[in-house]
Amino acid sequence: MPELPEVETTRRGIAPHLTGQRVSDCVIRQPRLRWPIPDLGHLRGRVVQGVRRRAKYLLIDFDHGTLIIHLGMSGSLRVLPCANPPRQHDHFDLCLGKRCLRMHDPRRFGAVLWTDDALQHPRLRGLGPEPLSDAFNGRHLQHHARGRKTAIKNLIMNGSVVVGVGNIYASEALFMAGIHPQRASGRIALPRLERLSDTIKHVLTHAIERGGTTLRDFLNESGEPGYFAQELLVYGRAGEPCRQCGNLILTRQIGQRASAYCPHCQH
DNA sequence: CTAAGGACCTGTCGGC
DNA sequence: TGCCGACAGGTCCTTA
Repeated sequence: MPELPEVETTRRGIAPHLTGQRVSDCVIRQPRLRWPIPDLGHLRGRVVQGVRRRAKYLLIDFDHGTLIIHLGMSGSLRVLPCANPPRQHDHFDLCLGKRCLRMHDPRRFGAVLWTDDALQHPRLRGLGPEPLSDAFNGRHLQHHARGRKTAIKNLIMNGSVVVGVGNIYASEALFMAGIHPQRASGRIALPRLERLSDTIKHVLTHAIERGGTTLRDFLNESGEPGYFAQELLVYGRAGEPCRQCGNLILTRQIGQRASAYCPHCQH
């Protein structure tokens, strides 16, 4: 479900409900996620200092460490009354008085981890720059692209190059930059890589403004959908006409993922 | 080091 | 109506 805009939408939604609040309880119903949810009894009585995001990880800070949450493919977080009955696949509640942060994840690719130093955690250490930071630009892409034959779409979806770019926004950004998703990374000149870093920033920023992309089940912390889906140019549009030239959008497998593109507009 | 492929899960949808 | 395969927003790990 979530790429960076959906995770950021979730962060903005939950932060005001958590920051400054004291944890009253922590209920683990289904510990089985990508890794088992650790014991979180030590959170009882602790106060949430803030909610950050790094890549697609949400970081809930306490004074003695950080709760790391990843939503995987199908995870979501809601803020709701503790008394609301849990549904199937509701994995855990972080209770803050009468309300709780509740994690739901049918496919169980998500994760809940505890660390005393978030940025040094093995899952976060070694990640590339944030796509919306100045550190991510055409030169950065060029540095990683040089000499590599891997498809450019794989390169921008590689978290050690740049974080937060998943299948939807990689497809959209490549279309907007006019670059074929299969193109060998090392054979793209700097101006086009600069264009690509710009379109990545643009599409992510715009999607965040629209509350993310709801394809089938992404809902924000209040249960509302995002509105970026109606602005998608290629993702999920195979067989439909390109909005720019009218040719049919095609799809092909790149790095195990379906990739939609316009054969006329992208080279 | 790069690149490719499988693995981990459940739910939904389309075709027969 | 029911069954069965294909497919889905993401990493992580092993193998070559």
